[in-house]
Amino acid sequence: MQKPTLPKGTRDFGPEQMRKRLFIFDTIRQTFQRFGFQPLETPSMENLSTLMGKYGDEGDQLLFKILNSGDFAGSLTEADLQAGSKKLTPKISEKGLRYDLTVPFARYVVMNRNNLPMPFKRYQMQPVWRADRPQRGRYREFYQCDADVVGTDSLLCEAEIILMIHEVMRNLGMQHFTLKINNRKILAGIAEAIGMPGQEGPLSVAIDKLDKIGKDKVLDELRERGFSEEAITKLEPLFGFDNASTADTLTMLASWLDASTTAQQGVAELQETLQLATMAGLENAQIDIDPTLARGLSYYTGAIFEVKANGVSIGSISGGGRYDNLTGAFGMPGLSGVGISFGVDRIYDVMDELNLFPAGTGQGTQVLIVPFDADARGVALPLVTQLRAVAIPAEVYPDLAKVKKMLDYANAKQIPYVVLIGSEEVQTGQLTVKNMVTGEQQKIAQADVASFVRQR
RNA sequence: GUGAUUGUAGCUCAGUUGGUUAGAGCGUCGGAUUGUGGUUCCGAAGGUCGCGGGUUCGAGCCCCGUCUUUCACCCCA
Repeated sequence: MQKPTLPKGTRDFGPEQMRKRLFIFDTIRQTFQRFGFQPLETPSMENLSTLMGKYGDEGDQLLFKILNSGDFAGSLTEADLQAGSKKLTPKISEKGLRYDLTVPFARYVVMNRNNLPMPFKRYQMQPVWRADRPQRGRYREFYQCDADVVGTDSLLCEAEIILMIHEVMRNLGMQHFTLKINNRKILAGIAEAIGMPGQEGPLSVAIDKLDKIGKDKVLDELRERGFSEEAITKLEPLFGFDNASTADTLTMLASWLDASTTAQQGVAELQETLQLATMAGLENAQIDIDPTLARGLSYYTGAIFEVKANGVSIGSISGGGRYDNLTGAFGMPGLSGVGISFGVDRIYDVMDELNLFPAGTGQGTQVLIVPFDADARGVALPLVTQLRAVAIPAEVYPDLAKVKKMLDYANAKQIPYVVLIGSEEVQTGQLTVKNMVTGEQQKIAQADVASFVRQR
């Protein structure tokens, strides 16, 4: 018999991992709901026509495609096979697994445009798939938690995203993070300012790597991408933002890029966004205005966000931004939206590495009831029902096994309390409650077990 | 997609220049204890050495392919 294996880049999540993951999901969901976002789920698979072309060429390549059902090769000709995989794909596959949650959301909005209250705020927590090569913090199947608003271009939405990120991080117990913010309009303005208007794409790709490969290599890459020495010289101010405060950064950007109306607009947007966030009561902001922050997804047009955990070498744990025309691709132009996406799997990796999960995260069974014989069940079963009725997770050991075995079971499941019920307990009505951490045990009347366990 | 890297018991790892029957610790299961665990002692189970092919009298060890792991690039949560 062959040993079973998992597909590359996928994982099982055992009970212990799931408890921690649910802690993350619950924390994020609470915040999303508190900010007025409504839940949405969409299918795992979408038509390829919905997905293709939304994430750039690279993204198209990373889409998992689903082979057509039935005789998918039936009508293929020799010429089709010769034409290469790119031409062949649409003939044998018309569906794919979703790559993110934003594009399916845009599709949903367009299909339901007449029934949605605008602005429409939705959150969505589902897996996405990318045919990437797995690495640390990078999986082929992973969960995203998205919150998006469409139907308004108010910067209040950006401000609320900043508030939500701070709230989520703090509720998770991740105190040490950095929220990097930039604006695509500033990137466009930089391209203008150095005499390469419209070239913010290649520019972004290079300068985004600044903190990773350093200034010199960024400049080398720009030269390779056809940027002149003159342009590179004009870019010099970009490298002077390192330790500037938020306010100083904005001032410096405004004066450096004063010739570009686009850039001025970007700076003004950031300014107003921060102002609104402050007005809403944001304290101890962990914001870093970073003009080198780019982000790959091609549909962003305004603010862009990225969250990194400090002191861990895992990529960004959250990212997002404003997109002005995502629904345009589905025949509904002019609908602006802005959103944020939390990467649960990376958040998990960071919290696990830094030991940030609170002790007893998602504690399972609280009380194990151990009847020694069939008579004892007459006491055990009413008791377990009684505990469950007051929301104390409890279970009865199902077999009449040796006590040692049943206590081992409690240890294995880290159950803090065991109620032992033998003939003596049945007769007196005083049950033996054992604290599995301290080893202490005492007699307690059945009616008082719940409140005893509750106290701690 | 490009270039490296890894794989031996459930887990972490030994395994000599290629040489009989592949080992240890931890864990699991049973017992010492017919109403008391996390300590101790005794015992047992568990491996076609990732998979397929090749070289050799002989392969866990050498060669090729493949899958998997990890890492860099690309890109990204």
